[in-house]
Amino acid sequence: MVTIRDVAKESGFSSTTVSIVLNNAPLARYIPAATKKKIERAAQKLGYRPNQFARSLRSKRSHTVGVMVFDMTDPFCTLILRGIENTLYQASYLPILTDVHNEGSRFERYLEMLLDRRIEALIVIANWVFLDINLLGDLEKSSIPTAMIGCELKTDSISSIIVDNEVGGHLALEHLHSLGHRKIAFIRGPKALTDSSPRWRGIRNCAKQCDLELDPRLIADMPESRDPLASFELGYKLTEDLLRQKRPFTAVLAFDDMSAFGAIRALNKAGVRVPEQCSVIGFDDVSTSAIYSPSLTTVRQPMEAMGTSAVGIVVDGINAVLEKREITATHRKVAPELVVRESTRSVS
Amino acid sequence: MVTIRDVAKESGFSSTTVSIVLNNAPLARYIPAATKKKIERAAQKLGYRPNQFARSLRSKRSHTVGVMVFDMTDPFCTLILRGIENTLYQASYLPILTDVHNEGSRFERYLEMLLDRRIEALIVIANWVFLDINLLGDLEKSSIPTAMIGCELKTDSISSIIVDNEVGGHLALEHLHSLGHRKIAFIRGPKALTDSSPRWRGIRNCAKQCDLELDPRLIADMPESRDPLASFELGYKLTEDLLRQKRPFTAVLAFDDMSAFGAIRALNKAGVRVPEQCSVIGFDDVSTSAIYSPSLTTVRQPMEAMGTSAVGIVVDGINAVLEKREITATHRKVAPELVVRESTRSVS
DNA sequence: CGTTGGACCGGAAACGTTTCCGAAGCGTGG
DNA sequence: CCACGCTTCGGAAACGTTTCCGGTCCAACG
Repeated sequence: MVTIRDVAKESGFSSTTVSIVLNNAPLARYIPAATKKKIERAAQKLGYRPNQFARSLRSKRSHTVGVMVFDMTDPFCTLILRGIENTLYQASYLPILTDVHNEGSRFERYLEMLLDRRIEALIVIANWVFLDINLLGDLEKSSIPTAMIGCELKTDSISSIIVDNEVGGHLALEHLHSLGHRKIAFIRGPKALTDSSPRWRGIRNCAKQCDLELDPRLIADMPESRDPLASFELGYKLTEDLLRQKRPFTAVLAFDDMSAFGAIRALNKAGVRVPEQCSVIGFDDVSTSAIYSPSLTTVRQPMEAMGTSAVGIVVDGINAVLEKREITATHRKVAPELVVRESTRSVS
Repeated sequence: MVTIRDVAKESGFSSTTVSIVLNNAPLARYIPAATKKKIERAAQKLGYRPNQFARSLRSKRSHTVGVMVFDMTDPFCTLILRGIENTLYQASYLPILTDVHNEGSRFERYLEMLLDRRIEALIVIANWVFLDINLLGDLEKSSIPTAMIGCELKTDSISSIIVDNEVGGHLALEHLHSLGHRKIAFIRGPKALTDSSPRWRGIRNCAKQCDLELDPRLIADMPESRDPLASFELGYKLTEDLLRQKRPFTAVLAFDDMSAFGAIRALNKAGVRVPEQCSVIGFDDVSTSAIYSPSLTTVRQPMEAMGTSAVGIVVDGINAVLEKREITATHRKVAPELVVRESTRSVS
């Protein structure tokens, strides 16, 4: 292993100077170009690679950020992860990925491990999580820049990035209404999910605006459930229930894409063709939506952008603590976007 | 920040003893229980957490393994990642996740970054990659335990885990044949993919065994393409082409699930009902397959197990280098499994 | 000509561990 | 009673950086 002292010896300068030159430290202003050249050549020749352990020990920096996911298998995650990874790459940070599997104990253990590694920031993808109050406490006292994606937060110590669920709900219903649908069935999200209520509020707003009456018998509620696959099952089951009622409807507005897929499956099974006889709209725009048969009309969450945004926030945070400025949480609410595909059609 | 010396002072022993006790080093045999108790209590009281930087610098260990993915958005990845993460967690390693985006330059840069971090092992998920020969060279000279998932390898410096594509292909055709299908269309994978040819070999073997003649006019070839979404598009397009030929077929055996979805979409669009009029079988069993409409019959790759297996191999490798034993690559070929769902049906 | 300040560089401390080496104490067998 | 081996512990040297603090030159300025 070749150390900085080897480079010093080879180049004829001290390790101090070598360090300054190779890191382009402020003092490098005073180093003449000739010296720099020599040192760089020596480093090059010996194939010198600084030891990150020593560097970190001395500088107290890890150039690493923790990424904590509540459930990797949720398709909601992957695009966010891509956004995070890509932006971190540009900023020369490396992500440590941890999957909490929706277990509190695992959360605690991972959080400790990450803090022990002196991660410089933390990004939490809190999709589909029924967050526990004391977990948040653990997070708050960690005192490193933290951003949470997909979960509304009131704290001013943790930043958050969420989609604007209210306008999303509005968008979805508005689309169905504009296609002429009046008898619409709804699959509402679980109460415990922070997304559910604003999304529903948007729907109600839009209904009022359109003078549309919502039939309470056509509103189904998803019970709490732990994983995204369950969401599919629930969409299926609830749609079956709705069909059994024999109350006619020409469209289903599902809580998310997964439940929308479940709904489509149930409709197909019952001999109802989508979209010819019944339209279906989802929420999220997970990657499956584009390739489904029929492809799914949905309200897209700009997931990659949300990941990028989260990294932006925490990197700012890192710089803030480096410059000893006060770090202040920011709460961003990004705009959703209607993506019209095959699963919705104007009512015949 | 509380250091080991603080604990030493508090407990009344030297930092040497504290270190030995807290790490349960071999020498801890000689430390009486009373001493241990005192030290542990002191550490507890002060809330001592060892500085990983210093620890790593001294012990030359990072307890970190690099995970390199060629394309995160490929649904093939997520379950593998889950398996990797979970097994690493149990072994108390933390993964650094990098996504190469199928770019050579990114591969090189990330590899350097990972090696600089002194990762103790590397796992590469090489789905859908057209591997470059010189990239492999870089990997080989890295001299840390390395496992590659999803890409057959001959080297004996890099381990590999792949599914047995040949028996997989066999399984798929056998299933269709047993359902009575005789006129079968095939979508073959791109030549450059290492999976393609063994999978096809399995199909041919099965055909011979069943005395089934393969109609060359019903065999479509996927051109090279870079991303998994393209696979869907190609499945769609090639199936359209097949249909245009007006040569009747009652089943499609697709290269993978993505192209199978494309095929289903094309069939639906052409008014052909799946599975009533035409069966479709895929390969992989990505998470979408179970929720598709109709749900997809496919040949499953045990992805989570493959991730687990990869971790097992490299962790053994790590232990081997720790004990200065020779590390020797192992090449594992895991058995695929036929998953029968709705998209295939016996020919009427 | 003395002083000042900027350019250029090096010595050595510090970061917090782990571990090598050796010392002291004590029982025990010869 | 001596030597030896086991238990129990501490001093101090690493590990490889970064950076504080200072030194030496030399030009310029009053």
